[in-house]
Amino acid sequence: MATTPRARARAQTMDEIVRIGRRHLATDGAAGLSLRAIARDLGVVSSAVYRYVQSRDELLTLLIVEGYDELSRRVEDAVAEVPTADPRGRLGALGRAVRTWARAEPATYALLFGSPVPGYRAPEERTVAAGTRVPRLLMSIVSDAYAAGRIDIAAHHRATGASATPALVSGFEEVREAFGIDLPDDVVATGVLVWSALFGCVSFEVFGQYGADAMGDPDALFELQVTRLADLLCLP
Amino acid sequence: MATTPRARARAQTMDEIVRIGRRHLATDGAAGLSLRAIARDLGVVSSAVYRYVQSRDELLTLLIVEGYDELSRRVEDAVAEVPTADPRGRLGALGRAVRTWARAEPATYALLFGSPVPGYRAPEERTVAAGTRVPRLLMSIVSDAYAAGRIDIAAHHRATGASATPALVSGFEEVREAFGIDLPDDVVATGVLVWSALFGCVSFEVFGQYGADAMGDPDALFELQVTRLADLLCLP
DNA sequence: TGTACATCAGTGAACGCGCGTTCACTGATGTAC
DNA sequence: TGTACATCAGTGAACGCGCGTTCACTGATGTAC
Repeated sequence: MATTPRARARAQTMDEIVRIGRRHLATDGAAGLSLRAIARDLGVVSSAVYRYVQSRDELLTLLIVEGYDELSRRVEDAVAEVPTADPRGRLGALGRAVRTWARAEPATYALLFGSPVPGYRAPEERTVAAGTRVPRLLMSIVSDAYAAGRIDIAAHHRATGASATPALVSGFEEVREAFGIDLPDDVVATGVLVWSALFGCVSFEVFGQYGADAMGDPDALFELQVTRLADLLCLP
Repeated sequence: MATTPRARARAQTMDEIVRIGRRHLATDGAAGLSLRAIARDLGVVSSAVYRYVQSRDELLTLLIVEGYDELSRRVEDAVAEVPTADPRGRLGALGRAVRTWARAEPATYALLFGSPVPGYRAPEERTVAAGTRVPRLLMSIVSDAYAAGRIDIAAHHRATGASATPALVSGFEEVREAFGIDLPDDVVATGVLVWSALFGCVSFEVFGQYGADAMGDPDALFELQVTRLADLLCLP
């Protein structure tokens, strides 16, 4: 860490820009994110921000990557506290961590999982790695359970009505390869569904679709939902 | 319909404002919706729009209500084509109609189910009726199946681990009353989950979370997901 | 250790653009007698 | 059927505000000799 004072100051300012950006996200949304406003809060003339950030879009990318990383860290930490032998507990920990973070950071959550920002396209090479940590972890929970022979494959097959097309099967294969997991197609499919469903529940709550009081007891509702999703995966 | 020419012209202009508004939604998003831009497209001076719409926020409300109504109509029509005796088929029709509309109108879908618009609060008295038609229909599909004695309640109970709190139970009671349905708590809970999960799947696809190619075959993936969700509800 | 030069953070002015909303107004359309 | 008045759509100017981005610049911090 033999960084020069200048480099340290730079890193600090950079951090502050991102921090202020996140605050603005909360009040004005992604579309309202403004370098001029950030400069104002930073106590600096508007053009100065361009020393740190190439453009408004780059700041958005920074915020997205930061957001994914923060969420992923929380989720990974939460899951790590539950033994591998308890996949249902691990899925619950994952779900709860996602929800807790989403409620604490609704604006960043909305940036990651809400409406796309018009006119902005995330550069995949900077975004994908951060964005796949949570689904990868989810899949690995299931995969670990499967490897331990603890998933009732018969029940999975019984449930499946529609059959996967060749294109979809090769899509599942890509998932297996990308995540380094070994799961039958049926289970991959259910894993993907549980992933989508989990974020669907969190989005509905955070975005206010459940109405003002979220069915009277949002915590309990969520617990029920996670339980059902674990059932769907036949997790022990 | 003995409307005066003036009234007819007014209605027509009103329609066109909403139509143009929706087009702008697609290119600029809700946050970028601008009365001035609409006036420009309408071929009229900016202040003229205020003869038709009180403010930018009111236009947003109009677009939201229109959006919910359009989606609901499509969904209701699709479900009506499947006999009541086929709840699984009806749920599938509902899901497919939601997805089809969402893909055709991603911007309006994002307005309804994506990130909240910063600084805007939908007036509930104008929005709730339109917004509950789809969940009401979903619940009534399940309720009809239950009334016909075709839902395996034992399976539902077996699955349920977490138990509902009193607050949540009374939340479920409110749902029953609001929707005029008769379903045990467990089934209401699963119904709510299926509702959230369905929109979670659609949002992930429309908002691009599945990545560029959506697992290789988005249609097939969705069919699988709907099947699993019907399983979750133990629909015959 | 001391000097000369290069690097870099931040300034301030400018470009050209957009927005929501109000207000006094003109002229056409509708209505009551 | 004809006239007088009220209603309403649309105009144009204005208020006060915001934005992203570029550019030539000053002065402090770092580096090589």
